[in-house]
Amino acid sequence: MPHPHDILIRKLQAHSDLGGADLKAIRALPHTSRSLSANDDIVRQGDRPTTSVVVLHGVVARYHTLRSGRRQYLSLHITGDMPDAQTLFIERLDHGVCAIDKSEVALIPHAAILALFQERPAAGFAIWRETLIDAAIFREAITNNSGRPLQARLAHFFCEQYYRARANGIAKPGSCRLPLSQTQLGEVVGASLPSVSRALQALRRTGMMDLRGGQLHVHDWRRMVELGEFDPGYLHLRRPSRL
Amino acid sequence: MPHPHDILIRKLQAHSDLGGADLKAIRALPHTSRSLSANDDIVRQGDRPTTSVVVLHGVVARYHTLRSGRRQYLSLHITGDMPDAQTLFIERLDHGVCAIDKSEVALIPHAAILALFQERPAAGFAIWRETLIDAAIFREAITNNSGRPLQARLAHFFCEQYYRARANGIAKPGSCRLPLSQTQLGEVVGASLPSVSRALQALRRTGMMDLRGGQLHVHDWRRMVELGEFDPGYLHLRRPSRL
DNA sequence: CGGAATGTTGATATGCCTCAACTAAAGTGG
DNA sequence: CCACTTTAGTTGAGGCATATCAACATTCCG
Repeated sequence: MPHPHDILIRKLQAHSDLGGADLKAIRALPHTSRSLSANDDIVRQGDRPTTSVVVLHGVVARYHTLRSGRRQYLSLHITGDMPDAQTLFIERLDHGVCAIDKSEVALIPHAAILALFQERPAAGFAIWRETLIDAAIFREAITNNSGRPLQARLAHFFCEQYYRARANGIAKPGSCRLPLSQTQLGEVVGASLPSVSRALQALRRTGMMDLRGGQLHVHDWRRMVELGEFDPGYLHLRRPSRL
Repeated sequence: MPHPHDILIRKLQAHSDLGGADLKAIRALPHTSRSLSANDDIVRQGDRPTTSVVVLHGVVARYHTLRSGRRQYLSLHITGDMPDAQTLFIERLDHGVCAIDKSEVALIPHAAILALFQERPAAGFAIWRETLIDAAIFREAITNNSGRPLQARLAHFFCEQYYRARANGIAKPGSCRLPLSQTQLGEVVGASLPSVSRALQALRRTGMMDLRGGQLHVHDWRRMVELGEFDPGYLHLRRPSRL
């Protein structure tokens, strides 16, 4: 497994330009790591975290809990992502962060990131940009969940996950890991379990994709993109993948 | 009308602590202002803006355009807001920004904000925090539009608008400006115009609120909060309003 | 091998959409 | 200032997508 800082650096370099001194400063960041089982909470709504998380392995998610008890997943995070860079300047967390899968994360103290910031502004800007891309992904989720029928919504979501997995360098050709149950899928796109089940079957029948054993298989990228109206511009990567 | 920088300062102080030197540096930011008619675009999807916007007067919104031509509004912005602080580190805009109403905005060059940042990091952090709160509002919109029935969705949206108007000091007692047509409301919460019309009538009938002439009247805040499951924590204000 | 979690399927209900007609309000030009 | 036009909002009928409830099948896992 690569060193935690290299995972983060790779991710930041996907959208930002970093000089040698920046890389060095990032490599010097202190951290601890933590292993998680599926469904473990990393931080809970209302917590006041003093560290930020970098995902080293596995899948991690942010979520809200509705009064009814239903969960709404807000975003998924894979190797390289910083699911709560946001907490750097937000005292009290307005959402929870949990492991979807068996995962491993690095925890970097806020103080160290702030110090990095003073010392190497460019490195700080890269992390800021990371949070802004995060926000762009949220915007896209608003549109996706509010404006498209269920099949298209799922298609868009799958496109995004596959594209991001490729960008982070952890996709196999034509497939990537996506260990979500159909219940959880429903809590991502805002639909009930039976509806997800049926929509997934319809998607499978078209032959453009499949999801089984926690693995997403994309058989016909073009048609998925077409159906989901997926345009990766909002991910703001410097060298967009060809697919 | 107050000076543009004071409007921004007031807004930043709602969530951040700024020293005298920070305030002075913010006051020294160069800017131009621009008047807009309802529906004018400030920046369009795909643009590469070199300035950031501060709303001085009126209402401004961000939006996506779907393939069908339908618009999805992502957020509303009122006096004091920076609807595209995001663009500071994002080259190509993934959404448009338009005036909902007759509005006036100040444009601050990115370069000046970056310079502020080097000179007075605390002021830069305040703007960063502003973008993070923005992201928290997006998260809430995902949950609202994906997880609640239409009436509750509208109630939540109204609560947020009223609460933010109060926080920015531009609400009258029990009411604030909200110059959205029902079509636009539908494009905010992801619903059709007739459905919005009926849901609004139902809300009016309960007596808890009213919306006419571009003015939102909140008659029963408690019940609105209850119906919309509104909890202002996600707005991350230092001294939450009492309502 | 047995039990729990996950996924499938069917029946029924319903919230919201679409289409369409109509009404009301708000600008606009003579 | 009124007639005209345009835009915004209301209402109704009918249909469809998705929710809910419930039974059953399957897979996973200890």
